[in-house]
Amino acid sequence: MADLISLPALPDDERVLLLLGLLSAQERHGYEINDFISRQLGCVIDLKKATAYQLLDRLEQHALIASHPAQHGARPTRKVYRLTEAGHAHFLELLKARLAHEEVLILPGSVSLIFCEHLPAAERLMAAQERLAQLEARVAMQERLLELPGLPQSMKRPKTRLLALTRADLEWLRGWVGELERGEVAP
Amino acid sequence: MADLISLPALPDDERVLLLLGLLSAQERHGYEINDFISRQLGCVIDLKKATAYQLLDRLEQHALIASHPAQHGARPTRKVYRLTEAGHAHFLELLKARLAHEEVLILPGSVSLIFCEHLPAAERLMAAQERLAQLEARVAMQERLLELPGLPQSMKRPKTRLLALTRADLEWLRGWVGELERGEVAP
DNA sequence: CTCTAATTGGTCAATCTTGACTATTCAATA
DNA sequence: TATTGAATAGTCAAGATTGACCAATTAGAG
Repeated sequence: MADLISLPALPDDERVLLLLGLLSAQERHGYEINDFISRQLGCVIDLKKATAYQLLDRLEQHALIASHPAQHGARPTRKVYRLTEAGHAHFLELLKARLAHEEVLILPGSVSLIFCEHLPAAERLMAAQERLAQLEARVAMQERLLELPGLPQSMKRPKTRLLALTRADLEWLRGWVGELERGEVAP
Repeated sequence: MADLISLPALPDDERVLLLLGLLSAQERHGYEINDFISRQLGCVIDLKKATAYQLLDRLEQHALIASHPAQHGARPTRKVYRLTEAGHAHFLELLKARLAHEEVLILPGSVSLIFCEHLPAAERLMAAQERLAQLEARVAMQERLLELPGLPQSMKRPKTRLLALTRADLEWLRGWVGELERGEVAP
């Protein structure tokens, strides 16, 4: 029997997996979730506060999570969420599916590489060198973050992966800037 | 003097750069642009047809591009766009800015890595192996695409970059699957 | 004790995105 | 010579996203 009031389907994506996963370990309220994401997972996923709140509502409508209001001192009431049984099952299914599926990478910053010949050689070289400096700084930062003590293995995995790819990007960029410096690229 | 009718600002992003860049070489109509993007640039940028049409409208409202209607046989009238002078200037500015700026990479597929311990070891290993197979196939595909004759240098650049990062991803994944196979990961 | 800044906890209107749809034309096949 | 399928050329409404905003509380400086 079809639902009389049919909810828009849930997106089958990483953000759902993330919220369910965070709730599978323990109950949390919205603010807590957002705080964790912005502090620990900023480099792993891009999920804005407002999107997260809206998605939590949606997950609750789909009965994958349930909430109860909680008063904490004189603060505004919080909604504390927990995973339902259906939510736990969905979490495991989605996890298996997304672990098995390699997403296509779309690299930001590629379009400028296509058109860079439109810039005068001097400007192009300066821009590329600035980009290189930024990327070197980013790699250094990521290395430092990984060495931070107390990072659990599960969090380390995506960050190690990111570092591997960022290093590869750096290597690629060094090669290209080298070509530019040696003037091997058309005007 | 502020605009009486203020247009929403243009996004300062790669899609604008792409459209301006494509029009900087020659006049094109919307369908042609979308066709080119979906055929040649599917792996470089994610820009849907409807978004592109809407963005072309917007660019025209901002007077960065101009259009004239063109009849072609008995086909529906097309709008043929060309870059204005302002558009050309904006293109060069944006190009310089985006070439100099290294965007943060956000890797899809990382969230499942965080929670993978929630899966039974056998399922986890199978999923990871399937992912590995997909990634190997993708690398092979990208290598083939790069060897296709007639690919101009400018198009080769983003694709070489993508291949470098995809290979790094493959290496990382091989390492992790190796650990899983040797049972080096917690239950 | 007062003032400021940061944190807590969240909502909302305006904008952006996209799957689905329209409608015609051309090419090839049966 | 119907008929089917692909290419041409876009449009639109429904849903997704987010920057900006609100309002209270607590911490810390002076």
